[in-house]
Amino acid sequence: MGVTARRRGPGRPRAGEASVDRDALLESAERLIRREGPGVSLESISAEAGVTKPMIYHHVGGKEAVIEALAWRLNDRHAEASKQAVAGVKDPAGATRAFIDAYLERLEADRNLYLYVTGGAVGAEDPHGVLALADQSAPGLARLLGGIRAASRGDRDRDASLPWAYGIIGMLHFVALWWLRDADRSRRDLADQLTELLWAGLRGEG
Amino acid sequence: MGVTARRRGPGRPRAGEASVDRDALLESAERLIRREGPGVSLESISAEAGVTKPMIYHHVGGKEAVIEALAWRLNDRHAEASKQAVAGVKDPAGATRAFIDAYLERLEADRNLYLYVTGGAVGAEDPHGVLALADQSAPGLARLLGGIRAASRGDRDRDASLPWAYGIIGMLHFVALWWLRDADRSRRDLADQLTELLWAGLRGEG
DNA sequence: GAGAAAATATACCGAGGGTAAGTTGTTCCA
DNA sequence: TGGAACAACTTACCCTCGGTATATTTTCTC
Repeated sequence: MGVTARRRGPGRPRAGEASVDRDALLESAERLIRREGPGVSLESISAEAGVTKPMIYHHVGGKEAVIEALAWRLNDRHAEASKQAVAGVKDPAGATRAFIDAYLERLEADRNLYLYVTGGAVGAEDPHGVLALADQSAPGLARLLGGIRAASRGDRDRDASLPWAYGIIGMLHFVALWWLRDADRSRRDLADQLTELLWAGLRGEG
Repeated sequence: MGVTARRRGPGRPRAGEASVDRDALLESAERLIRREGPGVSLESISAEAGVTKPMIYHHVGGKEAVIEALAWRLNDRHAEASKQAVAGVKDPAGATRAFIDAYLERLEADRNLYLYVTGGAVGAEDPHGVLALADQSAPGLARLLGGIRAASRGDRDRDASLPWAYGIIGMLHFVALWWLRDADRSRRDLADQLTELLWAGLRGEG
């Protein structure tokens, strides 16, 4: 430091070298949220980046925009982790298990960030916050489910895959929140139990 | 009116006849939320009851307490509706379908209240708001699931029923939020699709 | 150089949750 | 019967936070 982070204060920068940009702000946001928890304010986020609040509005947008942007980043990593976890697992039941376990694992690692993204911006007419992450990961998951369904059911009523995707995400989300709070069992056990429900359904191993 | 709601302003009431009590406040809260949406403030809630904000703190507690209290009321009605819907349905698959459909039906009826209860009080360290309803309905659902599991699996690893309960609630919750927002299919269809997922699981009709 | 443009800071607003202190009428006890 | 204690309620306030209008400083362009 001292080399990269010079130039504080106003003034037009020299040919395309601003002191902060969108990415730097999001990076700071993420760092601060990880460190301080999901309750951080926009003001503190901007301070973490060494600038003031209006910069967030300038470079990113309102709080909702921050949440959405962080959700994208989180979702990217999350999707990548899922892909790697599932890759190489041949049987679909095992893949389901791997997918769930990867979800829980990422969740532990990204706890605060996850809570920030899924918790923020509510109370308003539409619950944008809670669905921010879901909206981003649901289409991909739905495509995956479409494949499974097509394989096992011969391609009929494919339009169930979107509600299924939201349902699965919601299921994982709630269980995860509950687990993070009460934490009364190992991740292994929880993943096993969820796999059982999700793979075999309430009917059981029939 | 004019008979019941007299006595505005300070002054000790005559032998146990306060102008508002906890129930009256919660009733007002519910009425206002239904009418105005989930974005109402505590101040407006107290105004709806004809008193001022500190009364809410006196009789109920903070915002979280209001949410929790409303969640209880909502959950009671919800549980009752579920019970009636499932009663008389013999086959467990049909019961699952009836349960899901009842959930969606109540949700449409209690839309604003539901959003208030599940949306409020976030950002804090622990996501109390989102889980308020879930925490109340999960134990009951878990007991029910314990029965199903015991029947179909011979009573082993019963402690999966609690995560299953949270999972199912989360699944219904997310699908419901998505459905309320995008509403692109009938409740019938959605209930069918969710039943398929929940009853048969990803494995399918095997 | 003069003026436009870009990046930033200062200072403010309004809403909302939460609380401290004061006011008004009732009850209870000497 | 005259307080003191008390209960219900209001007024007035604080703090935080998201959001924005305006001023300021520097560089770029002509």
